[in-house]
Amino acid sequence: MLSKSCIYGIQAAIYVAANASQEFVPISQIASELKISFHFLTKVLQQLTQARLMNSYRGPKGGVALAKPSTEVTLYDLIGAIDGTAIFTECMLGLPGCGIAEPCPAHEHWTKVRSELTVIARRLTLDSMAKKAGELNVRLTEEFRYAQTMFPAIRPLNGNH
Amino acid sequence: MLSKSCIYGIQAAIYVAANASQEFVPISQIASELKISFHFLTKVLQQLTQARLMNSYRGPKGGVALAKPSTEVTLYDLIGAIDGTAIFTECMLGLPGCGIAEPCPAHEHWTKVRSELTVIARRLTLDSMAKKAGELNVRLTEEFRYAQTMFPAIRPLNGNH
DNA sequence: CCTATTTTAGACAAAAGAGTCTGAAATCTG
DNA sequence: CAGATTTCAGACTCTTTTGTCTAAAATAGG
Ligand code: SF4
Ligand code: SF4
Repeated sequence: MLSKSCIYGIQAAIYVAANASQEFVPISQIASELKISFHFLTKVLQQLTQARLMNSYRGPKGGVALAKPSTEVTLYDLIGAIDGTAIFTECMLGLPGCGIAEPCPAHEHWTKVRSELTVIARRLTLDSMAKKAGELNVRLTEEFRYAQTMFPAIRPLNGNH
Repeated sequence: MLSKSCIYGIQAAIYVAANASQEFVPISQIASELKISFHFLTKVLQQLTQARLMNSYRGPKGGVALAKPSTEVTLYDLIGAIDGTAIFTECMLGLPGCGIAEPCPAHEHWTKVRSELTVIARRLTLDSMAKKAGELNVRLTEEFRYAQTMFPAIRPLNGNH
């Protein structure tokens, strides 16, 4: 579905949003906490800064920061900046010029899924994801849980959802 | 979303379903009509026969045929046989062991899309897709339209959908 | 001004996906 | 049986994605 680059970008953006207290968050910090290759993440985040979703600053005390309030950055923006918006417009069978009087056999069903995906991606903001990430037992990566690291945790419970 | 292999496999399966009159359809015929590399399609269809979704027969008059009635083969089966079922079970952020008391920040929204996708894939049969493919101006690939080739067409209209 | 830190830019390597090709095995036709 | 056709199996190449590494530019702080 989403490329590795895109997944890393989303995770990092959530991390940055949750660390709003820090002016600029160094990429090295994000990479090590989220267990992502530093150099690879660097390239991904460059895409986000080039897309004006993030600002970057060099030198000591440098790093990356959101260019807009986290309430104004959506999942759609992030995916669009890294993987492109094809996933929201493209066809199941990947045919060019689709949906315009030349439907493939799965069209009507596929567009239903696709539009729901689009609505959700447009609605989900970094802010709301970061808040979720702050809840107990909600994780950002395989190992990294905000509840236990960022907000040195209270109760190491197993909440089910 | 879907790999090229998977897309080719689905297109070919629809083609075979629509050609139910032919006992075995040679892969060369499918490949040339659908403009897919013959050798590549051969490997994809081998996956479908190994998954028992198709039967194959060698020699002159050989080819591939559906192993079951086209009403009993779903999009889910095809995708599962080629790309695997990960797309129906996996997470947006691709984390292992997900959805079990360890949700990522997008979980509740993502599962909604995912389950709708699953329902649709399970419901969509080769039969219904092949029937759609038989309708005018519904195409299977960029160039191949059933209405104009298989059922040498009546009215070359632009229907919109 | 000097050094340490950090992003930027781009080369490079490894792995996975997509596509090509060859030879062998099975099967039909004559 | 001989020859043509077709799937099967696997090697091989090309491209894209993923990941690693190095050097340069910017900046803070002493
Ligand atoms: S007809 Fe619809 S579902 Fe099919 S390939 Fe085009 S846009 Fe996608
Ligand atoms: S928590 Fe849900 S959406 Fe997030 S990675 Fe896991 S299954 Fe996917």
